[in-house]
Amino acid sequence: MKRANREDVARLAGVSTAVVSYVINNGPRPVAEATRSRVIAAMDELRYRPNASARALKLARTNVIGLLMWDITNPYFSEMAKYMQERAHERGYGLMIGNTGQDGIEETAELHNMLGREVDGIALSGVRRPETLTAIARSGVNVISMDWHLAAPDIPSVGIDDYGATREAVEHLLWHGHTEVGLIAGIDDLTLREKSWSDTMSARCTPERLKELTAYGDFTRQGGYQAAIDLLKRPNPPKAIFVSSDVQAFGVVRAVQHLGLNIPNDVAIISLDGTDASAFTYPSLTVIRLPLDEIAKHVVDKLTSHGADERMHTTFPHTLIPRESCGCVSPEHAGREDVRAFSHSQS
Amino acid sequence: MKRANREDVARLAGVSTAVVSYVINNGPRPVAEATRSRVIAAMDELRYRPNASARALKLARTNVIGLLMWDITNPYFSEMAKYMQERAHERGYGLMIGNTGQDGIEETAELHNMLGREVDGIALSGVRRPETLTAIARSGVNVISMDWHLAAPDIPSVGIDDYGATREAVEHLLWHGHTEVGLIAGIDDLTLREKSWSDTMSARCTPERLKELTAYGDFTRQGGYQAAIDLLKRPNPPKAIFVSSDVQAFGVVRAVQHLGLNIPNDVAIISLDGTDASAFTYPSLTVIRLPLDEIAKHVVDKLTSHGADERMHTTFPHTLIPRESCGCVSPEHAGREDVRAFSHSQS
DNA sequence: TTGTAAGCGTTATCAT
DNA sequence: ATGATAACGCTTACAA
Repeated sequence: MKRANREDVARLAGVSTAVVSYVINNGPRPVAEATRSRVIAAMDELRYRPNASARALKLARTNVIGLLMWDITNPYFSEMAKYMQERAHERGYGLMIGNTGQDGIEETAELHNMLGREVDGIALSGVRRPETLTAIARSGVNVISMDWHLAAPDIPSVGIDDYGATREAVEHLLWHGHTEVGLIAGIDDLTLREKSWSDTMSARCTPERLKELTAYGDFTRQGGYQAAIDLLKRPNPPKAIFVSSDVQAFGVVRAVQHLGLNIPNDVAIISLDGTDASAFTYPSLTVIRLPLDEIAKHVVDKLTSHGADERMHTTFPHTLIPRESCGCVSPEHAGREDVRAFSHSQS
Repeated sequence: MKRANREDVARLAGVSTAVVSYVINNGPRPVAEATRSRVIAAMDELRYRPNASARALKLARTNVIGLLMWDITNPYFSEMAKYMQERAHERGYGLMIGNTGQDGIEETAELHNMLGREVDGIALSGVRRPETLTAIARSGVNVISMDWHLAAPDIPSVGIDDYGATREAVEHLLWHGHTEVGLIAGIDDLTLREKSWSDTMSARCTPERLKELTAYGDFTRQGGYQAAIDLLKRPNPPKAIFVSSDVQAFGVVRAVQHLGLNIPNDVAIISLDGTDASAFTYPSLTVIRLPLDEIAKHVVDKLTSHGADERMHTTFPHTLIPRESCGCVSPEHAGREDVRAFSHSQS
């Protein structure tokens, strides 16, 4: 049975195709109530569904947006994707995903893939290759970056105060009495977090020591695991570690335990992201939580509202959530951990 | 600067629009080498990109497929999504995602969302509402189910041998010397796994005891956590548990530890899924691993090849991966766990 | 080997 | 309040 189109509906309802359009779109012209209901009845009877491709062709708009990221398997991204999908749905949009891989090797390919599908906008997270940026610029597509407000001030962006959040995290560990805080960072990104750590620590360490306190891994559990093993097997390892992302921290927790060390007594850990999953390691992770839901909403809104929001960059607030891995909450307090924001001034 | 269309390219290259099409699509008619290069040059110069909407309208095909699932945040789904996206990309397709929520409340809405976007096919995972099935049937869209081969034999499906896998998992725990194995299951799904557990255990338990050994939670870390707390706080709790999904098992591990119990000595755990994340709990999870990558490929291929593959149902093999949570591998063997398939006959 | 032109299902402008 | 119709950019049968 052939699918009905607008003309079939019009014929059955005894109206013109234009009227069918007016009914479907509630405009741009008014339709008499009687006519409207005849049209609706006809649509029902024929199981009519408007053809999105035709509509997209006519309107030069697909009502689909894309999310380009490293790896949907990373809880940070999957939570972001979930919130974005929900918001997109609310606003009548669909969400396409593209994984660029840890090394960003698929970055350009995925970008072109999305551009070729005529998405109305693209959110970029963890995207960095210069080729990608120039490709974006010349494509003229609607874009928002979730990373580099700094590198490309002409491109709209969102983010958090990476520098401040990192300092806060490091200082929280110092507040616990640690004199040195190690760093586990991504291979070649999030340099602002690395810089903030280094600035905060350089008051207490020599530059050589800073190097000894740093290990790199990619943004996977495995990457965090290996970086932690590397770091902790060195001669004089730190007893507290700032991990630049939750996924990595999952690997770090596992590594510390594998080495037979105790968290937080032998090694205290804090990480930055605050995904839902971070509450379910054991011990649970003390984190700086990013408001992923808020960020996702903002990103989708920005991409789907034709430039109504003028701001080029929006910064979202972060929150320290003290849990077990730093020593704030003891593992004995099963299920009683306090998930409210932590404030140093109160202590 | 207006975007170039096929006519602009044709004009610049001094050919007809048809020839431009022939060049782009490598057919259906041959093009002289010289002409082809002129066309290509013109496309470059104008930064021409074919309009996917127009193409979709003409061909009645969007080259986009959809994945409808509960929650992309569940590692099982996010890993599946990743593999599917990769395969789709290889085959020139895009992947749209839709989250239906734990209760499936958004199921119909998301389905219509995808249908309205004219996706060429939809993969359903964790979808079960009867309304959804009838909506699918009448829409005539290309579909593949990743759950219910049984309930709707007229719809193509993939899966694993849930019954056999569960039996294997339970028997593995029994082989470890346990006499009773508890069950943590999803609220109203995966009944085949529940049935298999019940069949396997009923030789050793009374029906009343079977009830005492069962707890339900939704497919989240939190759901597993609460179900485990519930189960383990009962008078005579099991010392071994079969968990019907990895996500739930993450919560179970956390719950057991919170109760101050040791894994695997006080409580042994095995779960079914075998996501990458399952190797990073502490202790690591012994799992029945599903070949997500293979399944994803198959699903995408089936959805993107116009009915070339005749099979209505394909079953994929599963593999028992012995790790720490059952006692096969001791936590001391840091990084030395054997990830090959486990065979009881060898022991 | 290349050109012409019809048609895919919409939307929206111009009539009526 | 409604109808007729020209576009939107592409593919492809048919002509040359």
